[in-house]
Amino acid sequence: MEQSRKNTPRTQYHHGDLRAHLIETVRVLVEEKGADGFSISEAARRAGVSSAAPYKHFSDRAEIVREVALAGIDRMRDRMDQVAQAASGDPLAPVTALGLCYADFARTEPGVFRLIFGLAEGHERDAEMQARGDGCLAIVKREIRTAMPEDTPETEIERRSLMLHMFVHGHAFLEIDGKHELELTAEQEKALMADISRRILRD
Amino acid sequence: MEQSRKNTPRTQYHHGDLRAHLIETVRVLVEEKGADGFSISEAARRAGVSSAAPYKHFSDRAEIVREVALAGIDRMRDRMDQVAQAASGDPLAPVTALGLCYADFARTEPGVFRLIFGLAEGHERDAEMQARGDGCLAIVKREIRTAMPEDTPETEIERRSLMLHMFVHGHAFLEIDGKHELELTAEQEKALMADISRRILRD
DNA sequence: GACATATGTAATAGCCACTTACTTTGGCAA
DNA sequence: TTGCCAAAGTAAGTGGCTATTACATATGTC
Repeated sequence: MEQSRKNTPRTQYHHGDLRAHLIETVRVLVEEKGADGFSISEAARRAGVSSAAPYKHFSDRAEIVREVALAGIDRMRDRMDQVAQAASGDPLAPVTALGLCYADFARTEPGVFRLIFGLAEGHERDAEMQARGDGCLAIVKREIRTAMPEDTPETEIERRSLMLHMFVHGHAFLEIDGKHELELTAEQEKALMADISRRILRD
Repeated sequence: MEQSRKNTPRTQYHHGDLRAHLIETVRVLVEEKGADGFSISEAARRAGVSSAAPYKHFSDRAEIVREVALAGIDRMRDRMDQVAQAASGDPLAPVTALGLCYADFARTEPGVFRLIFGLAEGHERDAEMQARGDGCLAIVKREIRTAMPEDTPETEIERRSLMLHMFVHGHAFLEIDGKHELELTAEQEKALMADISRRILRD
């Protein structure tokens, strides 16, 4: 069927799959203008529907944005799973790879990254959001457990995971906000991440 | 004189010091509703002036927000200077204190903290903003240099500063965005910060 | 004391989120 | 096949926002 081509005025009264189409359109807009910079009206315009149409599928602006964030978390978790599986060699390799993956996601999708973390306030009370985020953290904890001595207590695993998360999170945000004093090459970034992983995981 | 009491309708045609009053009002609003959640209209209403009045003092919304951010950076630098001076004992103490100070500022003024870092896009091309930010980083570098061996090359000082900044920045954001898995007591936070400072500064 | 300038107001344009009342369409039961 | 209902669209309107314009009023200076 596929009757909803982008930016071409619809010939059919019904769109076909406006809901999914809007989520994708908003994802693009979030990258272009930021989570608070775009308008639902504009998303509707791009999708070729009236400005009231989105409200047949979402209760309000926040709900659309939430869907975009949730989809973003899923993409992030998938990529983290991938790189953790793929990394090999050094026992620290998966941990380093996860850190780089985090920063890489932020660079690739800065708008969605900002959306996932903070900004859209009220996320802290969103159980679904929280649960999907925990899915990502679980991957990190799994790899950190593997990289540390077997008898390491769970609380210590969590403490190290937290440290690592703090670090990569700060790195990612400083990077996309252009607040890094010195620009890092890919090589330097990799070395830095390996260095910090070692510092955080060793005794 | 002081003819501009909050929330009381003015009796005088002229406000007295609307510019400063607006900056303070907006600072409060930024904390209440976030940088993108408040309106200039509302600030004007709270200041007891018409919605057009602010535009006699600021060219647009972004300019007011920028002033609030700049004032925030100044407050932050002052506090960092203070705690760095006050810290004593351990040679790492000032570094740890700076880290805690950073997180503390974020907790005390989360709205302004978010404003300073990212969010309000375009900051990366704002030389004044950049310069004042560098003032803060200079304090960190000064303390890190003091805490490390005398023959440490400048590039290495910068690398360690960057690491520390990444860490505390991530910590601060995860905290105010409620994304920390485990809540830390003040004691635990202090211990964590001391631990990470040691890990980052040692060989 | 006059008047230029700074600082205020009211009214307005254009955009936005969201609602309401109405219209079109697709799918399903008879 | 037809008839009808629910799903999914539209147009028009409300009230709020940013920012501008034309106008009003104070302030300080000569």
